[in-house]
Amino acid sequence: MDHLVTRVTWSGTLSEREQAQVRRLVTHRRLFAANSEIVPAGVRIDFSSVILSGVSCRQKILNSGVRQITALQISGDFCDLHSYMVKTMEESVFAITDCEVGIVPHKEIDRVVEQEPNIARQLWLYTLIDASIYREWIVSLGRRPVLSRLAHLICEMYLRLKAVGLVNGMSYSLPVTQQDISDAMGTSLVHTNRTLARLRQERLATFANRAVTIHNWAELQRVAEFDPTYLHLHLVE
Amino acid sequence: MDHLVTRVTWSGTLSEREQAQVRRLVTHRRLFAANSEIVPAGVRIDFSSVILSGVSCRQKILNSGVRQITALQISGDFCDLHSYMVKTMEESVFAITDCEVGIVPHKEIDRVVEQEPNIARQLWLYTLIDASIYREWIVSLGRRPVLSRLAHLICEMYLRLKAVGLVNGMSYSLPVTQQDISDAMGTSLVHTNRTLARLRQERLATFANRAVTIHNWAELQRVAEFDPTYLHLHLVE
DNA sequence: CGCGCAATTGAGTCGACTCAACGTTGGTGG
DNA sequence: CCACCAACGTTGAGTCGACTCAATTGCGCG
Repeated sequence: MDHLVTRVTWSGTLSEREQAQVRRLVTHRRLFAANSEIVPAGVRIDFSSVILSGVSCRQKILNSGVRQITALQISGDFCDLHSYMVKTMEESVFAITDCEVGIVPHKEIDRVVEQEPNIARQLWLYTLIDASIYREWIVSLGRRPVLSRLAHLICEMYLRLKAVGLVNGMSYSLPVTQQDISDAMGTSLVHTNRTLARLRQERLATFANRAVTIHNWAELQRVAEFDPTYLHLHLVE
Repeated sequence: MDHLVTRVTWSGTLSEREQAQVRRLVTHRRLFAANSEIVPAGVRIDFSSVILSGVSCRQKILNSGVRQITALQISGDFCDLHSYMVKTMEESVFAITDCEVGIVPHKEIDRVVEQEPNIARQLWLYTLIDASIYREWIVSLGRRPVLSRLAHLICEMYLRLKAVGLVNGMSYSLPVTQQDISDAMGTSLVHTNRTLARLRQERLATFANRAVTIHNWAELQRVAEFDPTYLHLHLVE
């Protein structure tokens, strides 16, 4: 739960009272099994969801059956804060692992936004940082070679997980399959596998047993052309 | 100028008074020549920019020299509304054609956001729709075949331009080069050229003389798997 | 122990890329 | 008014990367 507060206050500060208000947004919790849909596409909803534990993604499946993941979500992340204003989701939110999810009714957000301008700004900022990550993914998908693209994802997830306290030294748990990574990076499974092998051989990073270990952080960032500014984490390094 | 109001009220309504407030956000105007930088990357700024005429883009240039366009901007579009909260831009805003740009000081936005909750919501919504477009681009870049990707862009620009009244029947001016299109779609110039030729041969759409003509709207949308929901245009068709 | 899912590896194909040349067009200055 | 230039668009040829198909290995769990 406190991951949510940490996440919402990533780049800014909230008073104790305001933090309590953020916690109060979550009125109850639900459990979702791996490979289940947390939020279906195309239906009107009146609440947003927050990942309290586990990994989920936003995804779209095309007619040909291929899948594109547009966002990976970890503890503290809103799955669909934008549904607060937009109401219908065009993409579905999908539980990659078992997930504990916090339910945030839109009327709670309404209340907080009206009463707490600071939190309102912070929530707006939250969605802007989300957008910033999307733009960086567009750059990755469009122009980064696949090795660099994977390196970039590994760098990004390292900092995002670190920000909520979920890394151990230079390792972190990333309980997704290589197929999931492929669907995020727009590559084939086989190619992802071979490129992960290259990252390992070049002693940059290893993805094994659903966990990432970074061997050479400086070089990994260089290969990825990773500039963490876009995450707007004021607290890390 | 009224394109801005039209654009901000895309999916919602504002009273006459509120519309006037939106107009008042623009304190003055500047002209930018084609191929000049409207907003440089990496500097702190205290104003946002709005395209009043012309076409601009948000772009990032990697060390290898390749360019990725993350957004195409037309009349009425904010170039960098998010800089209001985030202050530094990681990408630059670039004038593709000569552009007339409206300057919106952040303190003006502050004032309006404090006094006009309706407009504040509308501006937040604006950034959320932007994000929605980013997600759709991620899907395009990641998983749509290039023919479908181009078709999707043509569909999107058609509706966006139509929303601000800049289409003539099934044609619209799109004063960009094939290189610009390539840098938006993550493809090579040669491949873009050949794929545009295929779109023409298959009588779906023609891009020539900096203008697009759609020959078969239904089929074009089918090829693109285009679902306009993500644009959240409540007014079109 | 064996089933099933995930990861890995090999082989062959095709798409997308680069390099390079040529055509076209619009603007500019003699 | 025309010749030239530069930028953009088009086309051909050859290469390489990324894909698919398919088979095998590794591993966690019932």
